[in-house]
Amino acid sequence: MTATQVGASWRRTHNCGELREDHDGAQVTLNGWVQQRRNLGGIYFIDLRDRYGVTQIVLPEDLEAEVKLAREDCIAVTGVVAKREAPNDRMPTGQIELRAATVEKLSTSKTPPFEIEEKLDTAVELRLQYRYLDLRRPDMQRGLMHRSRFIGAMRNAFLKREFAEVETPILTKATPEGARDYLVPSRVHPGEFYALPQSPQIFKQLLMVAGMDRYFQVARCFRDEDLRADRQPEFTQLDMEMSFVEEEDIFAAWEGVLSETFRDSMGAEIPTPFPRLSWREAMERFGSDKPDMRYGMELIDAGPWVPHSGFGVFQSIVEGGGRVMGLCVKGGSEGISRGNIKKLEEVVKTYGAKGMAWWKPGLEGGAAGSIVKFCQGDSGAKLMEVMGAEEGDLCVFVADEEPVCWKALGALRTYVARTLEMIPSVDGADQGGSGPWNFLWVTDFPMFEWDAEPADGGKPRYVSQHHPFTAPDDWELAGDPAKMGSRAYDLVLNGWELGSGSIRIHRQDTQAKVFDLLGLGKEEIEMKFGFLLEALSYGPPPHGGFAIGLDRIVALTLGMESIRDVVAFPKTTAAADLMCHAPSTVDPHQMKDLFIQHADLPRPKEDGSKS
RNA sequence: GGGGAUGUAGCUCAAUUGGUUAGAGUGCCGGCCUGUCACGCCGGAGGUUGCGGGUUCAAGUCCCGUCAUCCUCGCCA
Repeated sequence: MTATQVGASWRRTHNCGELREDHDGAQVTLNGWVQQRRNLGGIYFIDLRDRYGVTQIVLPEDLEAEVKLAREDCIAVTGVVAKREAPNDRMPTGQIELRAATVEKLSTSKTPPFEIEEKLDTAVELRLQYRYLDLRRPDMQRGLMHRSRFIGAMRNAFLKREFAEVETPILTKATPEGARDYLVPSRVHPGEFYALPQSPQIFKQLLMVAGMDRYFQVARCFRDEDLRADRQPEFTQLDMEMSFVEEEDIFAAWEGVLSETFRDSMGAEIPTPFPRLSWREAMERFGSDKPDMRYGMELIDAGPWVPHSGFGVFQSIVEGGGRVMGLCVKGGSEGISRGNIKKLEEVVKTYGAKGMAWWKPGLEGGAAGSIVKFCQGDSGAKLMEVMGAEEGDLCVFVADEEPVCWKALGALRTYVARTLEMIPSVDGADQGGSGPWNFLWVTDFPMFEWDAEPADGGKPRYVSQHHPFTAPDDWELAGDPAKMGSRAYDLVLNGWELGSGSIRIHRQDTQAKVFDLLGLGKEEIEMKFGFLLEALSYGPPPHGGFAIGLDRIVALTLGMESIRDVVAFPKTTAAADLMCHAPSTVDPHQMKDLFIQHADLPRPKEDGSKS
């Protein structure tokens, strides 16, 4: 009998994770992969693995000699369940074993390039090349299972709240601004291109105009930008939009959905409502629009000290409109050596600061630091007061334009917290799911940013901080664009930006004014957004929405640092798929069909690289 | 586009100041072993030191270039 026969007896009666003592004596068949073999001579053990667990199989040596089992062979085993002579309490199925009467090979396996085991120590490159083997590992399967449960729970939570799941096009229209688009040439329309959506933004707004009222979608989004541990060129959002709402309605909806999702998918309780912080306050206190509030060490305005310091460099920066800000690292005098201070300096320089001053306060002559001579006597006492510092602390300072101070010190705060292990460890879905889960709404983002060097080489201009469909605080857009507030908000979890959204512009006149402020010409507006403006002239409802990065929240809830481990088939930092070798060249006739040809290509790869 | 790290056996790593035949663990193959579960014991095979060039009597080691992977700045509305 072969495995391919219809009605063959190889089909499993149980999975590899479910047999227990009360199955003792039962005749069963298991299917799975050979995880491990132990040949004791005369008696032969194998651990049989599937997605549900591992069960020990015992077989007489002569039976093994017939089938010749190798690691990762896919087999069917039939026999009788028996209590073990020597139980293994570390395995859920450890009280029993399956005494094999017959073993059938369903397929054989070559020796795998790495061992299929939970503990992992293999180069990412190899794991990605053999992703189907990597995904056989139990921890990877648990990650994908958690992802499936999490998204399922979230979907249910939205459905329960009257949200309708609607799919939007993948082949769509290029939008200006924002990230680079992935383009798809059209065969039917020579010389024209579709773009893959960076998000379903405009479609979901049009669904509101259509009166769908409450929409959501598990939406794949595409952005042709450089990658990071938390960024893939294609990623998944839980995208939603609601009509007749303001900010608090959106927040409440998400707080409900998220607390339900955490409870249903991982048994975790998260307190609601989430705290809120204005963008300005987040920047001022944490130097980041996605602050990790699981620890303190907030930024401190050292401005009040500067007039007392007699330190010309700081004074002239303040007079020039800049700021002097700092951090006080409690106990940092001991914890951070001179060499480490050099590291801190490198960190702030990475973020555009010209330098970093530091000071270890010491009342009895023990003070040290690059600015110690300006911290004598009253000046030092004043500085300790401003910084809230005591002997044994380390104070660091950045003096620069406000955004530089924020950014550099915000990054430094994270770096120091990591170095000094101030960040609490997270119990993910695997470890009871107790977190801590530190959610935060960041609100009141600026409406516009000044772009001095547009990537397209165009003239300096304002760009939308969020996107051009975000409602301003003032529908009339009166006053200085640089100071205008918007109705955009972000959701932050443990220092990661999880998602963003806004109340949208539902007034055609306001939308037209925003396009105008962004420097778009009449023709350009008509060509790119004519259909949106047209739609806004047919009674659009006030509406707003939000989208959350599912890859990120799934990774975070597993306590992982990289979203690659919760994406089944991820791409490398060079946006390549090492398994199927995408991207790749195509046949010339395919290009001819699409009316495209190569411009000058960079020199082709000459090394022995596999792709 | 910029900065940093890494690249040695199938896998994870070692190899002193540039110096003899590039080692170990694991996996793989063969043999022995009837209660193992990281089974144990004995034996064996396995190397373009990412790729290309250079310096040198001599390069895994030094220099230049290049490729790949990871981290990161810019970028990511």
